[in-house]
Formats: sequence, C-alpha cells, structure tokens
Amino acid sequence: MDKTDKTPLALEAFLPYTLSRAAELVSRRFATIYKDHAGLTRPEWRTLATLGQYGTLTATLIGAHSSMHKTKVSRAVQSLEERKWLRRSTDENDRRIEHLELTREGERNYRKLAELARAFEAGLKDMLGEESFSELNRGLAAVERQLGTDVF
Amino acid sequence: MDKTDKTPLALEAFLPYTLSRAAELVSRRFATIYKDHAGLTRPEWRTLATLGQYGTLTATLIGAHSSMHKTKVSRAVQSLEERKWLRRSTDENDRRIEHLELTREGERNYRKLAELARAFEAGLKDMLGEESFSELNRGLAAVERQLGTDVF
DNA sequence: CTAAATTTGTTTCATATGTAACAATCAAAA
DNA sequence: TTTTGATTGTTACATATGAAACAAATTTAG
Repeated sequence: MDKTDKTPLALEAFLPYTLSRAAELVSRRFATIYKDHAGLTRPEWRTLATLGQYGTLTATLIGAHSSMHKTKVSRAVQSLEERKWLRRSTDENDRRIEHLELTREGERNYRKLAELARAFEAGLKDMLGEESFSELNRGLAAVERQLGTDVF
Repeated sequence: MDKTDKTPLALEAFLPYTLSRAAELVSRRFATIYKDHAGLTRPEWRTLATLGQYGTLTATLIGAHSSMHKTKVSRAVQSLEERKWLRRSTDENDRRIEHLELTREGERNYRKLAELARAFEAGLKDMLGEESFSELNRGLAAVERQLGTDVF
C-alpha cells in the first residue's frame, strides 16, 4: 500500500490552523483596545495585567504568569517604567532580583483597561452565544491541561 | 458609584489570552514537524499546504485561503521556488498574475507532511479526548463565523 | 573557603514581520 | 484615446522577536 495519502489536508479544518486563526482574529480586535486607549503593545498590556492581578512580582514571575519570553518582559517593564506606570525596587536579600509594582497611575490605567477587557469579553460571549463560548473555554482548558506543562 | 472595578482581571481565564496561549502551545509543537522534517518556516508550510489542497493558485488567493499577509506569501513563494517545490507561470491574459503550482517534488513533500499533520492532529485528539476536541472545534468555528469576515 | 555552577535580568545580533512605496499591468471613465 | 484609478506582486524600511552572550549576584560542590 501507499506510504502517502492522496487526500489533501483541509487547512480550514486543521486544528493548529483554526486555532491560530481564531487567536489572531480575537487578538487583533482586542489589541485595538489597549492600543487606542493607552498606546500599549501586547507585551506591555500583559505585563500591566499581570501586575494588576498579582500585585508585586519579579520579571521572571511576570513571564511565567503571562507566557512571555524574558526579553519581552524586560522591554515591557522598561517601557512601563518610563511611563511611570510601574516602579522597581531591588530585593534586600538577593540583589539580582527586582520587585515590580504598579504606581498609582499604573493602577488607575490598569483598572480602566481591565474594565474594557471585561466588556470586550462579554461582547464576545454575546456574539458567540453562551453555548459556543463555554465549549470554546472548555476546549482551551483541555489544551492547557495537556500541553501547558511546557516552559512556554 | 465607581467608574472602575476593584476586582482584578484573571488573565489565565481571559479568552484573548487563553486563546493565544493555546494557539502558541499547539503551533510550537506542530512547527517542530515541518521544521525538523522539511526545514520549513510557518509561512512556507502554509503556502505548501494551500497549494497542495487547491492545486494551482495565485499569490493573492494563497493569502486569502491561508490568512497570510501578501509579503509573507511573496517571500514563502520565493523560498519554495528556490527549493524547486513550486513553479510559476504568468497568466496569458493578465500579465500581473502568476499561477503557482507544486512541482513533483513539492507534491511529494506535501503528501509526506500532510500525513504527519493528520497524525499530529489525531494525537491531539487523543490527548484532549473526543469531547473536548469537538467542543474546541465547535467553539473555534463560532469565532470564525462571527469574526471571520475581516480581511485577515 | 574557593571554584564551579546557577540564577536574574539586560543587551547584542540576526531574523521575521508588516506598512508603505513602488513598478507593472489592466480596467474604467471621460 | 487618454488618463485616472484599481490590482498584483515585490521591495525598502522601520519595528518586533528570540537565541545567545553577557554582567552581576547567589548558591552549591569540593
């Protein structure tokens, strides 16, 4: 028998494709929110969101919680620091570590964007319908359970 | 009442994040297949897959079917042409258009990779379980229906 | 205690990406 | 017909990305 199948692969039904396509569609829309309202890049938004959620963190932990490469975190932190949306402070016991936390203005902007983010997600839920929205979330949770143990 | 909510946004349960996270997890794994077995980049794989599925196409159509920016398509086509995996031919009636099709070797490699792709997806289905896999697909289809009319 | 190994975060460098400008060609309008 | 306006695909340029090298600090081994 043949080693190769003649049936072509349908890209529009192939999970790695449909998944990245859907992610791009949603990310592109959501990006307009933090871009238009705050002039943030995606790494900057994620850093802000992670600090807003967890409070004080190190750069390494921000990367772990938001699935970002350490160079992305490093650059986003620099940028947010220049805007005075976050503050650094060196650890007393281990001077390699810097504790990062939002400033008052950082917090204020975080709350504003978090609110817009919730509204965005609610709108998405409406568009997709309760059922599809739940199914999508359950499916994504399954992916996270099975593949999420990777470094990134 | 307050304009802002004090409840932080949980990034790990926020759809734009979980979706792009899952897409990256899956894409990263699948990428090892076309990288290791054929030394292809993602745009190159998608171009190959689209031509393999549809036969002869123009660059614009490849972009439409695979959600790729025209510069990505242009570069991927150049690269695949250099490998002699695809062939160009100018349209008789409209000399702006180039018809692109896989060479015999391109076809051969397409079939091999398509087979590996199917196996990869089957493995994913096993890992996630029938139910989660279906839910994920239905959820992604809903996203495509609602947001898929965008240019990209 | 000293040396080797590890951790943290930054920077360098090469690559990947998309916007915008472009050349070539064709279509539509005047 | 001329000329104005799209369309197709490539290229130039500026930005984004990550691997690898790195400095500084800490930890572990011997």
